Amino acid sequence: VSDATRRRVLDVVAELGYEPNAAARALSTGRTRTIGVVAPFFTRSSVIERLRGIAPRLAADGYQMILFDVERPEQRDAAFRSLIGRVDGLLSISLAPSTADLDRLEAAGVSVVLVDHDHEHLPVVIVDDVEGGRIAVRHLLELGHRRIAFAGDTEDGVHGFPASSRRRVGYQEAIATAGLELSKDLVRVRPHGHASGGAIARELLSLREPPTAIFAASDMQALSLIEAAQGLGVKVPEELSVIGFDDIEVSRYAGLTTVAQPLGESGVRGAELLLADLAGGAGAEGDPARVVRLALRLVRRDTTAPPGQAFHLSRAGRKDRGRHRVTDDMMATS
Amino acid sequence: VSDATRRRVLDVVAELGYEPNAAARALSTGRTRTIGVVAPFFTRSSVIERLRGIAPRLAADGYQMILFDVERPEQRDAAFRSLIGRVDGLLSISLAPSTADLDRLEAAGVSVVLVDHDHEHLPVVIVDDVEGGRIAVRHLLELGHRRIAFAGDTEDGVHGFPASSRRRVGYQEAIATAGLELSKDLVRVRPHGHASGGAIARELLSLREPPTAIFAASDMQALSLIEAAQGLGVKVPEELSVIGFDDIEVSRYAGLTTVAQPLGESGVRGAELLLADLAGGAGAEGDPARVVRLALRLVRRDTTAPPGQAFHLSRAGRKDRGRHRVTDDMMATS
DNA sequence: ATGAAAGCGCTAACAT
DNA sequence: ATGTTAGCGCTTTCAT
Repeated sequence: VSDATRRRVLDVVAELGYEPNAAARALSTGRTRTIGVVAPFFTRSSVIERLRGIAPRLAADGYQMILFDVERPEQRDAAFRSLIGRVDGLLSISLAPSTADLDRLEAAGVSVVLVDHDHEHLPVVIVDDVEGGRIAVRHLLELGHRRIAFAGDTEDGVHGFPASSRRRVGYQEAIATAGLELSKDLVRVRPHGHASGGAIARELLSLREPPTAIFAASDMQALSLIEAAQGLGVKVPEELSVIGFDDIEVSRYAGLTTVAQPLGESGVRGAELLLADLAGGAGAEGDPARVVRLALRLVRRDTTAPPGQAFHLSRAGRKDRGRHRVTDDMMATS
Repeated sequence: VSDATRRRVLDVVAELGYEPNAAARALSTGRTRTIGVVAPFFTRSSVIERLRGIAPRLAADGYQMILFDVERPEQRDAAFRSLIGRVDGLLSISLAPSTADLDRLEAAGVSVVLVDHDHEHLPVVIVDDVEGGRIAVRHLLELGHRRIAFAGDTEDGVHGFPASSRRRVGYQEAIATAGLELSKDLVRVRPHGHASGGAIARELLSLREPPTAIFAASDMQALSLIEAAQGLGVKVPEELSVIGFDDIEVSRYAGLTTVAQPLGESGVRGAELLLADLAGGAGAEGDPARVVRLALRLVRRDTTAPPGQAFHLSRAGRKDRGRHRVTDDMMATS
């Protein structure tokens, strides 16, 4: 066709706002220009911060993002299944598909990259959680603590996160290396959820010999631990030190000492691994360039300090003395 | 087929993990069991909290969620266009499609519900932002403030949010009602972004007659305002009161006084409006049952107080005296 | 009750 | 260079 006609046609197309039907195009080409992201509890801050890295990176290459929230085990499988025909690639956060699911995905030509989960055959973005656990405990040891507790998630595949267990291993190693006793009493795990921090705080603080410091496997857990401790009248960090893991955004406001991992960067790198794979020229399976290991670092803030005097929960007048007190004086609007 | 055979077939299907191709099914049936959610800067806390309401509600009815992040104007249009053939319904947050896009969506049979945006013909979930602005200012007036500033977003359709402007209107109304002068100097708007709070704080605090209180159109802006003010050595709330809007999660930790809106609920209600529409029996256009108006309430915390003595930026020794100080003592891990 | 075939809207490989 | 057609994998309608 002539150039003028072409222009006119294109103009009309633009004017009418014609857009090819995505389903038909997907069926015909086998490509969707869409990436699936599956994550357990994707509205957790740590996941959101990874997403902040993923979304713009994907958008930059013209990919849409479809989110699969996994809150129960059956959703996990449903997510991995329903992906086929909907996405070109999968970014799985803190979760790995089963080998059966992986076979199916591979057969369907869906590239898979894992973030926050190691794997023998897949490209991954990880941190050394065990080392992270050691870093946290070493910090507490250096401050002079000797009774150090661990608070984490149970592992049931979805509600528990394997990262929590790895961090516990680091905790145990550091405690053992320091020549301290590994007390069962001081290791507490609970299913993921908002109330878990409070329950663990109450348990630990009512021990005959309560800990002087707690390493929580996540910042959210650390924060709820602190809130509960202060509700019980235990001052942080004067009477109890708490260190978290992740360095999510609120931790800055809360002044939480923590082991920081680069969440946003994990998302960017994960997205890039996937895009490279999609572009074709990706490295072979097991290519060392396809395992990205990100660095951890200690961020000292205001919730850890040298151990002070022992406290007793029974002592009187212990209400609301912490600096993290939350005043929710609410007033209804008329 | 016999019952036994049927069972055997179903077993094999389950074993092989066969799952119909989503694209083919979508093309054939015209339904995708997927809802599109478009939001500007979806990793903002306020959006995330809405998503926390949306995702589980959608999942409960077996719908997947596909997220379209809009950070630039052209992404906005691309999002509304690329939806067709990918989703059965659209939940648009803080953003409304143009009438042209709406026509196209309607022609394609895509139901649309707006959250945080009013509309003449569509089901919407909204709050009364103007009243919210009045609530904030009345609180400051009751504390005794007379020089009250407003800090908000500029409106450019994407980087500015219309909600900010509506809150400004409430601010102006309340100021006028109180018989106070509406000073241009005290109204500051900036494009959405992390640095905006700091810039506005510097501007306002360097005025010959600085405000004794600031109403920020969002909590994020309020928090960055506070951080900047304290960086300048101005104590909050002793020398400067700050009130925000939204009541996002960090606000609790930061002790921020704010006008709270039920973000999670807005998501749930939006999802329900959409599901009802999809289920067919939805009310007619303009049905009052399809505009959900959620209540606002004042949450008093620790960033507002009666006006204290005036401050001067030039005074000496003003560094780091606020309680919101952030200590980012970082130490690299070896 | 079972099987065959048309068609969803597009793309890509054809033949003209 | 242009036009025609087969086929993507499923659902649904229509014969058998």
